[in-house]
Amino acid sequence: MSDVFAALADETRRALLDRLFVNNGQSLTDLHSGMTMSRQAVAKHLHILETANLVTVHWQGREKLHYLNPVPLGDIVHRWVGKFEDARIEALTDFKQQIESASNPSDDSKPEEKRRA
Amino acid sequence: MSDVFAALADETRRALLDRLFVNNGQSLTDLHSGMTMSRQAVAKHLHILETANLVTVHWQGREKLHYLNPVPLGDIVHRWVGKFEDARIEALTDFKQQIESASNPSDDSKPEEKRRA
DNA sequence: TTGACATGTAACCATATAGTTGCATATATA
DNA sequence: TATATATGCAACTATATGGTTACATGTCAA
Repeated sequence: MSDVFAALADETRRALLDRLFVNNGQSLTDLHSGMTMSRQAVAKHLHILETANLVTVHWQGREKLHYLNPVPLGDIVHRWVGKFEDARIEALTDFKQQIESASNPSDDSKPEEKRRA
Repeated sequence: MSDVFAALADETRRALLDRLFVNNGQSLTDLHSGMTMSRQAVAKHLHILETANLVTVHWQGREKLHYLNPVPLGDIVHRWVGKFEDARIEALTDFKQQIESASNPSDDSKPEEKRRA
């Protein structure tokens, strides 16, 4: 679970997933083509995606083909986004009033900056 | 966007969000209570959550209250999970057949391990 | 069999990250 | 006004991370 967020935290890895969205089942060499970094660097990123279970691999002779695995993202949605959706509903009801009535209602700017002004 | 994934990649920050789910609008001292790390470390984590826009702050006197902001997670869902959902649908149709017909259909184990056995 | 191709492994380096401690500043209250 | 409380800022450290290069291994094809 935590591996999934860490895996998605890197721009290169998100780019690799994007390439697999466009063309699923590519080899390391395929995915490396057009990238500026070394092949080994790309391989490391793919291993991280593999460990996070976001990518499934399948050997075909000397080629290792990479496929997207949508399952971990679904898990995240259920574990995290659902909670945030609940929070959003809460936000639309009493949350704002809670804040606004907490102190000066017109004070919506960042107080750190305000206090130094 | 990338900040959001990076922010969620850390266990401590997810724990902080969890605490805000349970009890929204807590101060740094509140959130620090019961944690083993220093108050300053917690403050750094909260700043990261703030930068990623996952947490909104509101000063009340000398206390800085922290509130969840569900918006960035919603953005992620729309940008990423939707794509993964599409991939999932694709997976249920031709994806498996694609893999299974790619080489030996009975070879479903991880080939790295298989080759070393 | 030999050579080219695809990937893996290992050692190394620079920087980012997560934590620490010490001190400064702002606010509430006795 | 003193003093305690709540937070911020800065310097420092250890480790994680993302990248490199060099070389080894496994597979295909002439």
